Amino acid sequence: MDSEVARDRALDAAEKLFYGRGIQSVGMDDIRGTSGVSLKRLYQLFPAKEQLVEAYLERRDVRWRQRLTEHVDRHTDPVERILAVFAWLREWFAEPGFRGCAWINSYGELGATSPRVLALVRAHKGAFRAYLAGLVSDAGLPAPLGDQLFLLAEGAIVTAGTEASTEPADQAGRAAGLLLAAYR
Amino acid sequence: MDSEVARDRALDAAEKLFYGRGIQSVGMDDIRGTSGVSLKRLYQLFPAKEQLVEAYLERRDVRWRQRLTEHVDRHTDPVERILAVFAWLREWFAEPGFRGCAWINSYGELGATSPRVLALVRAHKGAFRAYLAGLVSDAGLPAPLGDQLFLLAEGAIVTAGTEASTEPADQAGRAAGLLLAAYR
DNA sequence: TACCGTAGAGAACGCTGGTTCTCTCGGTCG
DNA sequence: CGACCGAGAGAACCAGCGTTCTCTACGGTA
Repeated sequence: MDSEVARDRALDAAEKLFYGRGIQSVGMDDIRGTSGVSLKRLYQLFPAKEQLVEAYLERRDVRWRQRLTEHVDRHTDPVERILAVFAWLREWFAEPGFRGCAWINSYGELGATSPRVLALVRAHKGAFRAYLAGLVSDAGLPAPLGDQLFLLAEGAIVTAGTEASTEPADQAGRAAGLLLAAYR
Repeated sequence: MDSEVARDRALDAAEKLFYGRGIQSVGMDDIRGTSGVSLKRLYQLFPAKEQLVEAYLERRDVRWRQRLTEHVDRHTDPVERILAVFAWLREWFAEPGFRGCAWINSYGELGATSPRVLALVRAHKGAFRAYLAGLVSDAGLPAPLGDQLFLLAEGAIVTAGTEASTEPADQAGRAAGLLLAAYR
């Protein structure tokens, strides 16, 4: 098996298991079983579990923001682009296996003990917030709105996770619409 | 040592350690060391670690909502009472050792593996949401506003945790003010 | 064919941590 | 005073898991 393929399979398994069950309750042997990549190979690719965790979070960050961007890019009107964020959240929440935000969940587990994980959480949230700020700026709206939309989105993600519901996306979207109107 | 005192000390230690470092990275021996309650006594009071975790979350839920209520009750004007929630969040965020929401953090660690913990998370969030709904209703404002304020608060709590900042409380408070104005 | 590097399966190792057990001691009651 | 009860300290037990090692098989090469 090609090294690149092994790496992909390992990360696929890591994402499925870490996201679905939490990081600490998944053993390297579970990763091996799910990925089909031997322990020896796993440790060649990722010298320790923590590195696999970091690679999982990094790859998911890229993919997550890419999917969001692609959805938003279907719209051209600046205000519609902002609201499209919440529509995409709704789609995401409805996916089977949705279990909230991978980074917030990681923060709960490892934020206090792993500075690397904490940094990745902040990087992801910073990127998402910056993306929203860009959308707000493109619409010619004041910057504070970006932070407020960010909080709405975060609240929706967390709540959709714990409640296993898509409702929060709609509620946040309606609130976002009201805030947009207030600033216009 | 009185049994009640031992129980309190155990829960004090559990709250300090579980909240500060995460649940899985704290051992029963750490609880013993911090509380001064012997392992034998700990296991008499809580037959397993999971029960200590549940007791920790339950006691914290009562205290947390009590503190919130007390702060809100300093105000009589219904609209001010709503905004007082966000002022209290700000105070809470500023406390030393603040590390986000105990229940969301627990959800990240144990939500997928412990149905009891998941139920406690939902119970806490449900109670908070219901409290907000009551404030909104007392102000004669429509129900959807309650859910929107809830999402803002959740987003602020999570973000204040990961960013170690009190800013999100202010941002959420301003957003809440705009939503209130929109509904009035 | 003999050699060699590599890979996988899975055992082994060492540590951690949840839970239980042992031993000792001090206090209480008959 | 002596038997007993409960409590604490800490060892012990046992399972899980991160990490490494061993053994075997195989494919390529001269």
